[in-house]
Parts: sequence; structure tokens; C-alpha cells
Amino acid sequence: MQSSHRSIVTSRPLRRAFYERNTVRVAKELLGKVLVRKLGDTRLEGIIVETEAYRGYDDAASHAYRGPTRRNQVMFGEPGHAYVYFTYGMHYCLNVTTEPAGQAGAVLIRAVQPVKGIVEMKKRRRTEHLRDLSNGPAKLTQAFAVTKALNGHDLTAGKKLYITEPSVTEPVHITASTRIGIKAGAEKLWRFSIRRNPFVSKL
DNA sequence: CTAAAGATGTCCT
DNA sequence: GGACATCTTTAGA
Repeated sequence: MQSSHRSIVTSRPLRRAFYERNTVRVAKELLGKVLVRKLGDTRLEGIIVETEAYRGYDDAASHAYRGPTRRNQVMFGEPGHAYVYFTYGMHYCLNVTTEPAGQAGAVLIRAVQPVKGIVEMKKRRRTEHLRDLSNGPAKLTQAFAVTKALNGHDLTAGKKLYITEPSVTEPVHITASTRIGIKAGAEKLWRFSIRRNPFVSKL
């Protein structure tokens, strides 16, 4: 029964080579992987169910499209790092950097399915509703205590924040759709989600 | 220096 | 379905 208290992770963090590839491909392959956040004694885990690709060089919707700035510089750096930015005066969004160093790219983590540390997530989110804990980019950063303090964090080190394989891998049915909340590049089908998963932010 | 928009969430009708 | 909270970043004068 109480599987929500047990870790579903056995393996090491995804390696740098996983991230050092085409952003769209990484976005698809991140579905079904497990986001892990270590907060002292507590450990939070969630299955990634929704992502969006933001590629620098040919994607007008990307923060990196017009070249490096202080905010987006981590997108141009080594792959496998967290790119966390602040938006709308109150929200953080979590991305993982992709493509070889020098070439900008990132995948926005839009939603995860809570697995472990649900009690802690409910406190942070100030709600008892499981569905509402992490079904959106700013919701999951609140649930997982991700702020700009983690901007640039190396996701391959297995420290405070990383991504890894679940211990039991199930086949993932991927749905591709248009990205949410953008104007330029709105026609690209670069939003990926696990089909019919109830924790996806929007159908 | 100033202005305007933003890879959103929440509450209201 | 729409208003609005709230502030950083960026672009442009």
C-alpha cells in the first residue's frame, strides 16, 4: 500500500552524455525518468510526465535565441546543469541544459507525478490535493523547493537535485503538442507528455 | 533610465 | 473564461 513512502530509485544520476544531445530528443527521453530532490533528511521524488524543448539556435521562443545574457548564460554552458529562472514576479521554472557546451539548449520540466515525500510537498504547496502538487512548471518548483539558488547546479553529481532512472521501467506513450504560454515559435510540436497521465498540466 | 512583457497560478464569476 | 498578483530581465531611448 504505502508505496508513496518508498523510493523508486536505484540507479545513479543520468550522465552528462544523456544531456549532451539534441534538445528535442532529450525532452522526449526525460519522460518517465525520476526527478530527485534531497533536502537534508527528506527526499522528494517525482516521475517526469511533461516537458518542453527550447533550443537556442533555431527557436524564437527560447530565452537563448538572441544570444547570451546574464540570465540565460547557463543555457550556453555544459549540458546537465539546472537552468532556473524567475518569472511573473513570483514563480520559478526548472530546466535542464542540453546540447554540447557553447550551444544553447534546455528542456523545461513542466510536470511530475509525485512519488515520494508527498507530505512535504503538501506543506510547501499548501494543499491536500495530490493532483495539484506538481502539475505545472511553477507548482513543481514550489513542491520540490527549487529556487534560483539551484541555478547552474550540476545534475550529474547526485547532490541536492538530479534525475535518474526508475527501478522499474515501463513503456512510455508520448504525446507531442504545442508549447504553452509562448508567442514566437508557437507552431512547433515541442511539448511532450505521457499519454493520459493525470498529472500533466494541460491536455 | 524607463517601460513592458513574461516558458504561471489562483481566485473569481 | 478572465482579472490580477508581483518583480526580474531585457530592450530600447
